[in-house]
Amino acid sequence: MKTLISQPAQCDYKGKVKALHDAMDILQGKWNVLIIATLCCLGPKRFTELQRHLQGIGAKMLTRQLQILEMNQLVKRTVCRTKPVTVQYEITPYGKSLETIVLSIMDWGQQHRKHIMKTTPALSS
Amino acid sequence: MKTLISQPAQCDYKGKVKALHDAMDILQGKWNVLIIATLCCLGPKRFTELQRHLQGIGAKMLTRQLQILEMNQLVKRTVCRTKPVTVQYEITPYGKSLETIVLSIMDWGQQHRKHIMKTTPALSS
DNA sequence: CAGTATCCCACGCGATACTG
DNA sequence: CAGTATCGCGTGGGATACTG
Repeated sequence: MKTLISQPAQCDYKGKVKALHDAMDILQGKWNVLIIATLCCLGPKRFTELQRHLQGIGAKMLTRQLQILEMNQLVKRTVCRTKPVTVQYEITPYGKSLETIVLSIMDWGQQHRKHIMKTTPALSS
Repeated sequence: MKTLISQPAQCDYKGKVKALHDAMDILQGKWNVLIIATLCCLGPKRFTELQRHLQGIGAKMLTRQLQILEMNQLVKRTVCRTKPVTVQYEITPYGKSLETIVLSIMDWGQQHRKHIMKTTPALSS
């Protein structure tokens, strides 16, 4: 049962580079993916809650990244007019389309760590 | 037909963060993913060929990133003792395990560009 | 609580020149 | 051809202080 249509290489390379760049713009950076993963796994969170979960991030960075994600319609920002104001961040349904990718990156990361530790324990990178 | 087992959130968040970090270490940076994608799509390439395909990368960066990928056993480096020496780079079978992810990132990138252009053409990020 | 404003440094990355 | 060495800039991102 080999799949039939499969020239080994030569996919539409040229046109895909831009797409890759578009996606990586969002995935790049020290925090973006982690924020997405956190919101996916832990559900809606408020600003400070998020900051606590993302050990080490400062308010500036968190704000900036959340704005980017919001502009890209991956997360929704909801302001609750309570006593000193509260803000909820949550993955949008559209943002969920990234969950698959984020999860497979995670899985691959685990695999990879095992793989490296078997073959080159020195790295343990 | 709703799937049954699905508490909305709460996957094993804690332990996955490190895995995500491991993976992103390799995916981060301006060129790494592009190099992988290129080698996947275009097959084995020599140093200068690669450099030509990756419009804009300098020798230093290309070298550095290839070393990282080689250390992680994602690409194989083969020196051909020809006249002025020639080097082949190619994805390892293990490296292929990243191809799936890279391809889905590309796909998502295309999707996303369309999505953004429909809803917020101003961005065209 | 949920940010914004400033300051500042490390380092990612590019440009250029050189080598086996 | 396939790199290495050196220099130098821009900016991603941290720390601290302040605000509605």
